[in-house]
Amino acid sequence: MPTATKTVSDIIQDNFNILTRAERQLANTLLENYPVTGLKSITRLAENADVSTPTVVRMAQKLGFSGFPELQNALRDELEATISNPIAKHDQWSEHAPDTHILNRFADAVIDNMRQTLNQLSPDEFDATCALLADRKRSVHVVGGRITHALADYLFTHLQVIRENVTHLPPNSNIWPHYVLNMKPGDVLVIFDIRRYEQDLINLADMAKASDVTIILYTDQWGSPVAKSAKHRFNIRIEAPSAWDSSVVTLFLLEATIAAVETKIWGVTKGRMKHLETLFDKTKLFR
Amino acid sequence: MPTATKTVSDIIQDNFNILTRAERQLANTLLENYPVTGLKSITRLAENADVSTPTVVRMAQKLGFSGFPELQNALRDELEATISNPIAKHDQWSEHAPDTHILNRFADAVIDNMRQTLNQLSPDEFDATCALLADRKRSVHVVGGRITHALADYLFTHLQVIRENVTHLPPNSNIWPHYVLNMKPGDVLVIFDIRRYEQDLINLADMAKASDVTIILYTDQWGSPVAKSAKHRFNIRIEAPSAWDSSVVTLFLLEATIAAVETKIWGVTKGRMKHLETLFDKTKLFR
DNA sequence: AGGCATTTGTAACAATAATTTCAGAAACGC
DNA sequence: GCGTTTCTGAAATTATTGTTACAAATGCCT
Repeated sequence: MPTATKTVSDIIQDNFNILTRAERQLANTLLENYPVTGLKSITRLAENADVSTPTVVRMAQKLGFSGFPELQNALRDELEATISNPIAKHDQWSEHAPDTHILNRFADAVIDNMRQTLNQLSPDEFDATCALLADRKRSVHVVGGRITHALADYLFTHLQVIRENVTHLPPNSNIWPHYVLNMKPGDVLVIFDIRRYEQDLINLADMAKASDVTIILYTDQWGSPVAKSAKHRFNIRIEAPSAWDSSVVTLFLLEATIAAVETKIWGVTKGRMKHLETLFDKTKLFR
Repeated sequence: MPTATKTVSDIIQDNFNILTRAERQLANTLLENYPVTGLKSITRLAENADVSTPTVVRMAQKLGFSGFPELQNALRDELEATISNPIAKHDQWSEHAPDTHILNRFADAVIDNMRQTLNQLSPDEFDATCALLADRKRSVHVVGGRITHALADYLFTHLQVIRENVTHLPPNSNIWPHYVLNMKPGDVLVIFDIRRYEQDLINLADMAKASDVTIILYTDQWGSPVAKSAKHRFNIRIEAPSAWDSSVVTLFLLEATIAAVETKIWGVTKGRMKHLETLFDKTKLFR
């Protein structure tokens, strides 16, 4: 429960808008290991945040303190109040919300999903998948269903920067055959199929398999029928206190995959990202 | 050097019998309001204990520290260990992979992001946001940037089922003004703007604000400039061991929001979902 | 592109903290 | 009670912290 007086953390939150770049950097460092980092000397704090000591002083004053020592005193007072009250321990995700609040319930569910998913996931399969996606001789095609469309889009957006020859199949399944036409043997097709499974995706997988395309499937714990055509399959826990399933763990897996692939072919990716930067710069000029 | 596992409190207790009168007085003051008193300056600590500063130094050295600052560092380290959330310290996520594997490193980062984000997030703001999105008198508009486009899409897909009058602004910012034209005062505009912040989104926010549209902003820990036009702002931690930022926590927040909104207007949503089912059935017939 | 405002760090300075020295006070033994 | 040892704090000294002034850098707006 929030105390009557504002905590330093609250004050930082409230005034975050009026903070400058360096000050925000500092504010984040402060909040990161709250409040321990703020109890060090101004010099150490500035070092930790990678800003200068005057920045610390200026922010303290901006936040309404006379200087850094006064801010630090406030931190100590807070700490004292917190510690003397052992019930307020950190066993909740959002301390400010009751543990029945949807935020806390959802957080519990997501962590549970993550544990279970990772525990039964085979790192070898993960690594094999990354190797496939990093293989530049193979084109990569990505497709999702009604809900998973956004996930497919996310993977596509990133892969597209990392390497060449990546395509995103459009939502409209009528024209998917046109895309299959362009798939070469050895190509990779990433399919997202979470319940309720979509017949169109099954048909697509069949077609692709017939063209000797390697299929990677992201599905839920019950397993989409696409699995029978897939070379690699990830069963992700998706339960959530909601009428819908959670895509958080799926996104997590995607991001980890993206990170692994980019590391594998960093030489290529680095060049592409640099090139992309210059393209952005040019676009700016046009404006 | 004291053992890593022993706390300063332990050390004091172990050595209490070799302490002198003034030192014992000091030790008791230290333990009385542990560890806050010990985190002040040596002068204040001495004052509190009614001893001289040299006594403090001598005791620190007697206890095996090189001086007072070293003792204080030990206190801070302890505090850090005590305070850090036990939920975050999961030894290994995927037992089958080494803890240096990207899966485990990424999981650590994501959980850390989640913990930090939730700790700083105001449940009131969260609830207020949900109330806005659940208010059927207001139309809802959703827009994302280059990377966050997929997130906007995800939110849109779900909101669209939950309630009527939801639109997703297209990626092409040229025609955004056309959409602003359709926004009525009181409408809600959800903006995703993660670094690097996009100028077009700032312009859009300005335009929308001028039309009395309420803006909800999802941004990162550094804060998009859109914040100045936004009514509600969520600063999400996005750091990941990758060349890109992580969207996992953002997605988590979205899903929790979706769950909350759907609960709020379940009467409406339930009917819409049922209707949707029958529509799907009909589509099937067409095939 | 260039002028203006804002932001940021370097460096000098002031303030405070931490340590050391030393002399007086307390405790102890005989 | 007196010498010896141990303890303690005042004061001096040194080290470090915290603040201020200023100039370079950055970003923004014609």
